[in-house]
Amino acid sequence: MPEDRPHTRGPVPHGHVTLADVARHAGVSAQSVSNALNNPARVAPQTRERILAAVDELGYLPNRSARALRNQRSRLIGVRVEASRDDRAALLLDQFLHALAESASANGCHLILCQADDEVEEVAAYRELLGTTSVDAFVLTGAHAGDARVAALRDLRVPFATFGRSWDGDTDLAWTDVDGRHGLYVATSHVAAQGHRRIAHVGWPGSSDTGRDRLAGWVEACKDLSLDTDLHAEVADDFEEGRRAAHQLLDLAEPATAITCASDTLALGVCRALAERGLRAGPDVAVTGFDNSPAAALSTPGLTSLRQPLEQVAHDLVTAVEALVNGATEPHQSLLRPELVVRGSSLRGPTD
Amino acid sequence: MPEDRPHTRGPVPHGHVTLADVARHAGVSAQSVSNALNNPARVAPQTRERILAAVDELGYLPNRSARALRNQRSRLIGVRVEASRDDRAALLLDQFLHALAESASANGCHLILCQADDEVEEVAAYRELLGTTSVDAFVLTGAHAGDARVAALRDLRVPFATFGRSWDGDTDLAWTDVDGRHGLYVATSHVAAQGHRRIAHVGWPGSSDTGRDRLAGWVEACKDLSLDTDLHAEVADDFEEGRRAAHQLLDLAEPATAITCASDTLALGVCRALAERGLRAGPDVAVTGFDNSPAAALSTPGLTSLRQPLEQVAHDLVTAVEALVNGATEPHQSLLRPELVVRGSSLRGPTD
DNA sequence: CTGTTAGCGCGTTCAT
DNA sequence: ATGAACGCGCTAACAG
Repeated sequence: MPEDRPHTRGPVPHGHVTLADVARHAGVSAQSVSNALNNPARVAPQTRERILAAVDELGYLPNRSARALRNQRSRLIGVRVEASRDDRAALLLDQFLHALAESASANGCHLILCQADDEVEEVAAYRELLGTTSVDAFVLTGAHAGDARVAALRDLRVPFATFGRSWDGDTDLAWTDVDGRHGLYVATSHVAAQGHRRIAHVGWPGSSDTGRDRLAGWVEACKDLSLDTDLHAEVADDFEEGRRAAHQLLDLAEPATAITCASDTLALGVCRALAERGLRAGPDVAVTGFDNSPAAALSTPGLTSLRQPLEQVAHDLVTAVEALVNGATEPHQSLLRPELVVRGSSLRGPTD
Repeated sequence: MPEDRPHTRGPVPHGHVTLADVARHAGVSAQSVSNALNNPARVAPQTRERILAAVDELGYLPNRSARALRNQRSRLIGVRVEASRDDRAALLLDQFLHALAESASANGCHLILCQADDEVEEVAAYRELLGTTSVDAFVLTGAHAGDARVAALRDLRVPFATFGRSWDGDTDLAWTDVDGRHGLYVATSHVAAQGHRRIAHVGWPGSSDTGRDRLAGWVEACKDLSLDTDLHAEVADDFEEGRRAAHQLLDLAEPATAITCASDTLALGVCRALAERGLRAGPDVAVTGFDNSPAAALSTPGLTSLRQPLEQVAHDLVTAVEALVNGATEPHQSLLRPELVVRGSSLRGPTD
């Protein structure tokens, strides 16, 4: 019960339980309460007991702002949310954010969002968040070669980790990524096991490292299977582009009978093209995507795709930034394997 | 350039520009700088000029923690992210969060995330965020009748607004919702305009207010068109349930030739059922969904659906909580109309 | 109109 | 082992 001293200067009281309230309740000084919580070794076991009991009884929760002000650490991790596009499958941002929030929470952290429509705005948003000291670290998504955001954050000397490699051979970067090469190797092998020999790949332009990586998995599998590696298209990650590319691959003298794609968006565009030609995805032409987006499970037939282990990605990223915040010098890096989710679009038999 | 006074007590300096730095630079007191920024009327125009110049020159950004500590306001809005389910279309959470972050940003606020897997956990998360005074207000999604979260937040006396009505006739609640009734009226009218007379509705159980609302729109349209209103199913929001319901509606003596659904998830399940019977969505049976999720645009044929105006929803919600934070007593409420996005699944002619 | 004082809640330093 | 002082950066209240 707060005392009834008259309030003169400073903000109006808000009625929350403070360290001082706990101290009064336990009959000790505020510092001892602080120690009992943050530095248990410095306080006698019995005193500690009593203090913790008081903490519990009063339902004390430390004030985040006061702590941040004092410690120069907010325990907040900044993340950007970008606009999703209608012509692309979900960014999986909701799944990723959920996983990230969960991992952060397990580390006593929270996520603070910033919004930006391009990478220049994004850096500005980071700068603002950092300048107001409301953030300890950042998690970036979609890192790429020559990423200006990486350079900017380095410049600002703030800890961060990226979902996606920088592909610079940058050993100083903390990152987690999904092994697209392995994923496409698995997907290609899978459709080959269904008896396909004319297996195509619809991927992203060579300027995309991730695209090149996924392409490499397809090439590797084709070579291991003694298949041609000429059947591939490089297009933007766009439904229409996927559709168009499929039509071309099916117009060939020896048309593709299976098409592996770098994304669900492209794969669903391919499925559209098949339908337009009266072909069935699965029995006639096998199709695989990447991401296992909600659309993959809900389309007809179901789209075979590669599930990204987002929970693990999130865990690794949070671990990585926490380590950096705590002064680690060796950055965490991890490459995780996606998991093939087989649905009707790649099966000869009756669709699921 | 900070002076080289020896540092004794307190945390180590972090090198950020503070109010005091600006004051020194401009040759005024810290208070005047604060006033120049927050209370311009209280400072002489010329002084203000000089101060703002110094702010600009030094790149001063106010420290969020210090401000929050002093003002008892963090300018942070709490939002829960929940796990998405594989058997449902995207929650649109990414689009919603982006829009919300943008609106918040326009109000000088940021979003802080908390994660919870059910509504009990959710309340606990809110309580924690509030107890650590790291939040000014909350935005809830999916409010429903007898919502325990609403009761809990009221109890905590924290401002909040909900996406979704409480359906209690609660005039004290700040909410924004999308008019599902209107949406289904429009969708039903649309398929009727395509010549359909046996129009069904696959919706949620009567226990769902939102489900009842959408159903009512279908009923209303049917009555206005003198159509039967017996063709409807009440099922959980699940792909398989939609599929099953469609089979039943198509097994009738006078089968449905059009099926309007309460969600894209259900509609895509319906499309699956059609494919299983060798029927084409569009030319044979018209199908409409709700949400305009990414899967709707990317499936084949494209799924006609109702787009929720999420940017406006986000704007209204932020406006509503800001008003409450600033002491408004009259809660903002707004009901927005969804927009029909027509694609191949509801058209007789060639699919788009 | 401007400067001084004081304190928001916490944790490190120092003294006991 | 515990307590007192001090300051993180900011702003309301007051005095000049």
